Amino acid sequence: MSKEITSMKEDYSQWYNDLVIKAGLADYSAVRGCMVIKPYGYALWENMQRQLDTMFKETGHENAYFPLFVPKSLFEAEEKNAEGFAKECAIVTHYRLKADPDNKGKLMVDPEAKLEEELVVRPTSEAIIWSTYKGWIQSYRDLPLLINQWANVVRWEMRTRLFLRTTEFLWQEGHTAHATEKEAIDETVQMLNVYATFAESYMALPVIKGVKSANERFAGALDTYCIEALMQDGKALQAGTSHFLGQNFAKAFDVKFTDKENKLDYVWATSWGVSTRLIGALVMAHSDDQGLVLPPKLAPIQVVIVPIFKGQEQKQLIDEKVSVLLQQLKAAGISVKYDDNDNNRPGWKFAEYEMKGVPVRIAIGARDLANNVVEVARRDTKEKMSFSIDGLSGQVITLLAEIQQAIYTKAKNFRDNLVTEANQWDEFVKLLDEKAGFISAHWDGTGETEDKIKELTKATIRCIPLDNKQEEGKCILTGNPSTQRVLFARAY
RNA sequence: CGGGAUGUAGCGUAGCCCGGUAUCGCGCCUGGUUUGGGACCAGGAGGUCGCAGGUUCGAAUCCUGCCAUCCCGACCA
Repeated sequence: MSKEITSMKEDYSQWYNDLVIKAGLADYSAVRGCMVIKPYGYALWENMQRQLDTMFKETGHENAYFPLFVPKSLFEAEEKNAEGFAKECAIVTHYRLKADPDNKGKLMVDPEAKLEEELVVRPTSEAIIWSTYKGWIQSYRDLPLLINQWANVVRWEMRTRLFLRTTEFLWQEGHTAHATEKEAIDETVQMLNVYATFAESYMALPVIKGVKSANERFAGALDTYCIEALMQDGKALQAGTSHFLGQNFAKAFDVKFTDKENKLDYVWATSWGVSTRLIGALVMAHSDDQGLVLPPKLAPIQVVIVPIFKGQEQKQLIDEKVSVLLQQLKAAGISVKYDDNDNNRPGWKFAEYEMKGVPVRIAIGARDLANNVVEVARRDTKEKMSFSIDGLSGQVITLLAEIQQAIYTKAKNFRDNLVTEANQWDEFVKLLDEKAGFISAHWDGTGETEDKIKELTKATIRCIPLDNKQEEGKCILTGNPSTQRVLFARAY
């Protein structure tokens, strides 16, 4: 019929693509690797933005905006960062087109309009921001400098996937400068906690907080903290990162400050970001074969009301009752839509809003009016209930909170069941193939071993959990001594 | 960048082997009947068959080249 999606079981990847398209989150575009975020998907992003932005401001950050372009000489200043991103940069080399004399009606790059210095389209903004900070920071009184930017960035990936990895994506990037190392580390951890709280309390997405191994560290960072989530196919997804940059960028861009004792020192830095990839995480963590399942706290539409009527007289009676309910629900802060569109019948609407993941559906017909009730269906469990019309908004608020909690609990149980310890190499490989999820295993701490494991199994170290207990053990691959377990997984 | 696949109406497709101006379903428009899980009837609109060449009286179909997208891999948030 109108809309069907490939089942998760049949082809997880196709299920995901179908879902994103058919739920109206995004579309493929005329540009390879770039997507159009459609209104429903963008509304979801706006809800995420709004909450994150609030949390950033509550922790003392301010928003600013820096240029899209980074002069190549600035870009290359911090060597490791430049090297890490070099192979995925888009570069502006010219600033003008002209009519092509050999090809009527076509344009060509004007060779006369070559730039003196190439401009890199930012894959991340450390370079342009730190070159600016140099002028903003002189004294300890200028610190800490706590700035966030909402922006688009471009990373020329070989292979892209809707929301999870697109050539251009939307994100926020926080860039802070501090007087001391400790303060910068505290900031890094604080923002990691902000991300974790956001993921768990708003996205209903359980995450593991940890630190990246050297191999997986952000280019130019001394430490990369991350939150790692698990998708329903058992693959891990990095949902956010917070980097302790040490004095690398301060040194590269010569950002010094005078402290209270009139001593000159380089400042300490952090950067942290989450992107539209979170939408992909949200989709893959909770949804099912009928469509999206959205957490009420982020759903663009929290409640949809569908009228069921025979004839215009009934419709009018329903309209009157619904207009009162709409007022009450809106007054209670609920995002509600009344779909009395006559093009589609109730069954079609039910399926459509299930596809879109609207948490609560209310159906109201003549039968309900007579009994002073409405039929309430929750998206996550598909359970149907009858609620009294009196005090409906209060009941709906309670239900939305229940759904939010239920989605989280379900995802958490799923995740917890997929964190498995492995002590033997055979067991490790078998778990990866047959069970997937996170495998907790000893590792000897070397990049070589990590590379070897990746080569053999495609699994990488997702993180070293922050609350990790220390225990004696032997590396899963080499048998060398180890002091703690780390989490391995195949990842997006 | 390697491997695989696909490109025909807004979407999904048939036709291609064996050349004769495009099939069906959904959607869309008009009118009517409907509405408690993806409605029905009647009428209607909508196409550079991915692009460019070539073969031919004639190309969606055969040949050559190109382009784009998706999937798998390597790379990566």
